[in-house]
Amino acid sequence: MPKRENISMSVIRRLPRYYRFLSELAEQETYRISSGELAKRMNLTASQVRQDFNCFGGFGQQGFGYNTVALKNEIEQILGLRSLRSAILIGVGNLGKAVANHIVFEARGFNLVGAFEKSQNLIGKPLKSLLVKDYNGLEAFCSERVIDVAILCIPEKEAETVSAQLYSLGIKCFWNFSHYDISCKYPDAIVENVHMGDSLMTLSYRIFENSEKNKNS
Amino acid sequence: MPKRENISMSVIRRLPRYYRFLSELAEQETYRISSGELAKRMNLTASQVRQDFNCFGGFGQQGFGYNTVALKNEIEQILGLRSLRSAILIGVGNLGKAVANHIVFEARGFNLVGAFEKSQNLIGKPLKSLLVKDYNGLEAFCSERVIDVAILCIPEKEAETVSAQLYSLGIKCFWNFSHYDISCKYPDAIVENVHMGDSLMTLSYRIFENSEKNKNS
DNA sequence: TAGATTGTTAATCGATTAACAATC
DNA sequence: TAGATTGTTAATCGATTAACAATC
Repeated sequence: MPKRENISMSVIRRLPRYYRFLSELAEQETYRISSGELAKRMNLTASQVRQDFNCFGGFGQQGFGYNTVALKNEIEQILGLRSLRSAILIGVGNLGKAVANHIVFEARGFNLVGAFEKSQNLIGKPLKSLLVKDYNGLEAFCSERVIDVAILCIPEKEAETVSAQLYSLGIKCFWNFSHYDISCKYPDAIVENVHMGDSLMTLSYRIFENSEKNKNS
Repeated sequence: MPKRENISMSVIRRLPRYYRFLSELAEQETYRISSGELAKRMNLTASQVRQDFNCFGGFGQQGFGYNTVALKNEIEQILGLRSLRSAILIGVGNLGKAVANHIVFEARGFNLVGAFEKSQNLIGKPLKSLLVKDYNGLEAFCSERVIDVAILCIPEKEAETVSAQLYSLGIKCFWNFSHYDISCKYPDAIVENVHMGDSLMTLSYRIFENSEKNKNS
């Protein structure tokens, strides 16, 4: 009995982590956990755990706690992992290859149904159960089926034209690994960025900050 | 003349993005920008831009705006990109290889000085300017030099023991691609997570939410 | 019933936005 | 000087934490 509607992004971003912890508990045959115990393990507060879970309806039992399996299933439902969306990969360089091979798409709500590349020496090569296709065939490919998401593993300088083309083909949803800001150009697009370079820079900041602090004390 | 001290994580996470936009402006020989104009391009508010920049001292000029080059340099300094920290890569599978090849470490404040792997068929292979080393040689390697960061590109089941070993070798800073929560175990460690699976699940949520919304309207 | 733990409301804290005086 | 735009303070909004009555 989910409440849904207007669950904040802060909560959503915590859900996959809850999902991981609950899955692990269920695997270890722990079928019951209190908000306090879960909070301790995840470095959160019990209040926050209860607030989060109550965004989508009461799943605990007073005096008892939460059923790990039921809660895990509920989060699975909330995250939309039950239905598989179709995704295509654009760019099969180092990063694209790694993403395709490393991610278990089916466990995250997606099916990888195509991989496209511009450089001739990669076209035709196998990638998982797929063969890498010529980027020029993209339009024909998309006209024959519904594609929900494009995974962008292309260099920044290509990103503008490629995302424009994908958008014109009706793809409004991007898992974006390139350093290009799609949402600035297409405000109605659904964009999830994985900016590894940015992530590494914030790590640099924290190390730097930490060493400055140690110097001063 | 940075103020520093207690810049919030929300601000820090925006800095790399400012850095990117300012670098681009400087490259295009735009040497001046107002908070309003920058905000428009980045999809922020002018207030937020000014608040952010004022965390580390006034760099604008009233009636004029900000000097893009000076500001970019300032952010570079804040993020600690001027001094290079040494990093080692643990795990040279698909993901590890992609990270090593894809990231320009020197531009993000780091030097990649070693890559380690357990599986014999990968040891000895070239990776960028390095040769992949046997994981068993890690301790000897670390005893001869200071390593600031370990990049974890290993399967989740390895993560607990590997991070424990790294921690015992004095490495307290991790760029973590594995689905294992290092900070739960080592609260004093500096951990930056890149959880691609989690990222993909939040994308699933947003598509699901979007399709539900369309259904109801 | 007594003890435990939730669901939920209220209080606090932090981050974003608005407003405007300072000043280039 | 007049216009533009900052730096900064105050107001608002949202997210986290605390408190406690409800209830299993």
